[in-house]
Amino acid sequence: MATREKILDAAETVFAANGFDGATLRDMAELAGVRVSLVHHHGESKEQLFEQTVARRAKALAVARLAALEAAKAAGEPDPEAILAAFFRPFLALAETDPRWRAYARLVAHVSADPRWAHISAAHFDPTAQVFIAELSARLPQAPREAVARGFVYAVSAMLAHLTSQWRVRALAAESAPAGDDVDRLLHFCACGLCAAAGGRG
Amino acid sequence: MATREKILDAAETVFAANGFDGATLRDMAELAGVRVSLVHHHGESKEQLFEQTVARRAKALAVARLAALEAAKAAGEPDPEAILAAFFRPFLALAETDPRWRAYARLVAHVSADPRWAHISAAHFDPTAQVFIAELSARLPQAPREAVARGFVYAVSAMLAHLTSQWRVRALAAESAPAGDDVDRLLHFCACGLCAAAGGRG
DNA sequence: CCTTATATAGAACGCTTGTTCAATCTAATA
DNA sequence: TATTAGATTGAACAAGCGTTCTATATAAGG
Repeated sequence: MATREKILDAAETVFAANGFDGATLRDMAELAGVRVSLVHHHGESKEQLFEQTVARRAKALAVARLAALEAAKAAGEPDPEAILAAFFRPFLALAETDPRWRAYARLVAHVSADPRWAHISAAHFDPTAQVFIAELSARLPQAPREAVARGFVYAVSAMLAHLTSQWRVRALAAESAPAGDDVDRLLHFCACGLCAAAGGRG
Repeated sequence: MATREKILDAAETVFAANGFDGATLRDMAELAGVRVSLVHHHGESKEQLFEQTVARRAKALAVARLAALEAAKAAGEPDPEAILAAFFRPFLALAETDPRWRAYARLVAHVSADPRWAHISAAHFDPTAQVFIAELSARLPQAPREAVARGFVYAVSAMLAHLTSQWRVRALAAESAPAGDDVDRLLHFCACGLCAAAGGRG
């Protein structure tokens, strides 16, 4: 049933580029090379198609993240930066090599930005996030869990900005990017920020 | 001409809640207590109405931010956290007291997230952002300007998450927020993150 | 082979959308 | 007061939308 995958690929691209309301089933149909009614047939409804598109890669992403966390723990007590790296790097690596994962990143940004999709976040992303927040909380025992959760949300928003707002950086920097240590910079930003927000420093 | 303000207020609310594509002129008309054609009459087109709504508060925001920066500089060499505070606090203070500014914050988040509105960012937000990036660069002389701009974009995305993603924090924290030092936490997060991303620490 | 379920096509439906247009009301100006 | 420009109404338009329905093609199971 390769058609279903083709339709989900097209839906992913169109949803990512235009958001839920801006996307049309007709654009997806054209991109997938099928008729509109077939998109609807495989998706049940536009809203369910949206959730299916998010769900498709969510499981693989969660598995990769938790595996990276286990690997970090196997190598000794991970510091907050190592924990965040386990959360960020699998996603960033996929997005770097596969344009479909780049589109998926924009899709995730839409889900994360809109309270209307809170149930999708809750179903597909929050369980993994809880694991990482708990792990971070264990390394930051002086911080209330709510502060860690808040810092984690900031960090995720920075990661999504990293994946989707290169245009803004380019508009503000006026020079072209020099090298590939961007991910390290992002990680330092979030890890140091998280530690500062969670406790110590005043 | 109070009608125009009423229409812009309604447009602000509806655009903020639903995004550009999800918003309808009819919702705005109903909220403003006028007919649809009048909304169109004052806005010229949906897209121009969107830009007008963003533009309306942009000037006041820029003035308040630059004034705060001047005040910080008058009190002595401001560190990066003081510079970021001058950028964040005027907006956060307005959003805390005025629900229309809260709606405007969600509107700004939409503009910042979508490359389609790059020209609006460029016209209404980037000039002020450039001033602050230059000021930060002066205090972080070892960092390439592109790294500072990148960190600044991360910081802004965290600030917008602070303003628009309380629902996500609540879903992840499982406890209610304790006190009002949230803004301090956000500032520590961004300032420390910026310094870490820009230079020092490895 | 026949039956049945699913995949696909094609056309149409009802609805909402942004936009237009002519008509009326309001208010300022000369 | 007469004129004129703008504000407001009300109705309509054409286009695009998600969805539905019927009919045909395809493939799987008994």
